[in-house]
Amino acid sequence: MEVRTRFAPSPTGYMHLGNLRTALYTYLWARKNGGKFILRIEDTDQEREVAGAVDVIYNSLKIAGLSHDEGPDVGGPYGPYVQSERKDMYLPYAKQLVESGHAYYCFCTKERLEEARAEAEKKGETFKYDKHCLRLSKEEVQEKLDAGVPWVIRQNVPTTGKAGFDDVIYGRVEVDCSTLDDNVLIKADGLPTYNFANVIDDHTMGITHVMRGNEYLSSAPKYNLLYEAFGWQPPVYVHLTPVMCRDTEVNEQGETVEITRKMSKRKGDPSFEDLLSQGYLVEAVINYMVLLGWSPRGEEEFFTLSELEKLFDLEGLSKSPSIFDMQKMNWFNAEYIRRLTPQEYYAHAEPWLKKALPGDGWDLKRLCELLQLRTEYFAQLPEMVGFLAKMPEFDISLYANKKQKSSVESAKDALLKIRPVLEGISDWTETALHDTVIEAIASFGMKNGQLLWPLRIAVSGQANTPGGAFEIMYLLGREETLRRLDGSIAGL
RNA sequence: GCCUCCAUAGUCAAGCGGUUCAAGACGUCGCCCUCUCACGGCGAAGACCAGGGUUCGAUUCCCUGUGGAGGUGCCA
Repeated sequence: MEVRTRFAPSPTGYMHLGNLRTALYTYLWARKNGGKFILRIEDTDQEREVAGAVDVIYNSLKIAGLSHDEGPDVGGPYGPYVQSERKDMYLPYAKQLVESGHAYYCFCTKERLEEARAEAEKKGETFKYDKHCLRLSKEEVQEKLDAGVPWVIRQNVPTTGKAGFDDVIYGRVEVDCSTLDDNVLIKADGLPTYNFANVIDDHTMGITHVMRGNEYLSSAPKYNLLYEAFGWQPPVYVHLTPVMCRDTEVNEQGETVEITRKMSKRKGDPSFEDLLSQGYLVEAVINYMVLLGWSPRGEEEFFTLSELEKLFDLEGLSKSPSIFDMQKMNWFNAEYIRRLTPQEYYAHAEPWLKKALPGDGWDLKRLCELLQLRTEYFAQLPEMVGFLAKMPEFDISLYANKKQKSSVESAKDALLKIRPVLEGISDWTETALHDTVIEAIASFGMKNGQLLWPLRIAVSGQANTPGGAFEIMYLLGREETLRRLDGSIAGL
């Protein structure tokens, strides 16, 4: 049987990294099996609609390279692929369940339910709907329907026995039916709840493998009850762990405590789009995300999407939540940046550098060569090169460096000595600078570091720079180098 | 509170009863390279949540506790 998987996000306006990973795994499993990857938009919650949010989903998937075979934008034989456009499909199925006794109309007001919920909470109990409306006779139901009393349809969960399902990752999961609530299947607005829409959509779309977040693990037994009620074959379930992050929180005692929580855009955690706009490479993000919760069980950890399409399996999926580690993300990104060709690097870096370095007198190509090995993500470039545009204020204690045998005094001496040598260089190239200065250092009877360290400080104003004194002086140009040198000497 | 799930170093993780008193990667630390940083090279520290079982033998199986996550919505 052909494998059909689906990614079914709600349009929230951005792509959570956790969602991206779910999409990735879902996509990979379809590709691995030569099956179909379907995109379905779950927008049954009208109150949370976000304009343009669906486009964000299309766009993110496209950028990530996760092409879907069926979906709202590309069509397919099982459309429509947007739940709000399928809204008329659900009610007949719900009615079928009402007929067979697996569901029933409920006319209870929200007020009544809220009261009952509050009361249950007060007693420390889990709220369960009391099947109040199940007692209504067929005629009574019809009467209320005819009278236009607002209604919902609820699942009629057995009060005894067990419900369960099989999960690829977790194995058999079983619960007592007595702990299950009669969930709403069709809401008062006529739209299905997620619980119901999912079952109907997955079945009618021929989905064979349901891969989704762990948050559905405890409601999955109820979904299976629905499959049974319809006499349908349930899909293969694969519940994926959430992507977490570390944070601190102030507890009730007013203490700051470490916590782990789900990644959340609202709390400032980056979305896929955020990472991209900070200059993270798509391939690096994908590579890191795929390993966050899945192990290829080998030593290799660099994979392209097409390699993953062959390699991915369900056995390597982990059972416990994983914490998103920005440091490893950065490392992966830096690795991918290092593997870029100089041309590719330049293309990525140029906009950031242009922003930080006004004017066109800069040898950006050379600068890129210096920067490539030092870049973790492109957004950090402006700060790294800012000193080229404007000489920073600095404390003269920077000249002191024990290892380089440099002190404030020796620095002054060194700078005064090298000043005329530099001024005499007309061919302002790195090679000429290097050869002339190195020769001069030898003639002074100094150590390289003793002169080069203060020289670099004098023209850059900072302890760390991308490149050494020669590279910095070359980039600044003759005039600016001498100007900075004079300024720094004057400051001593 | 109740229900479900999970539990190997700071993090991601390998392991699937016995050449493992436990791989690899990130991070951390040290050394080398070196005019700084970065890259690169070499090396180090660092873990099987606890207590009971089962077994000749348990990180691996079972139970209990503890900790964590998720659910408990006319959200998904």
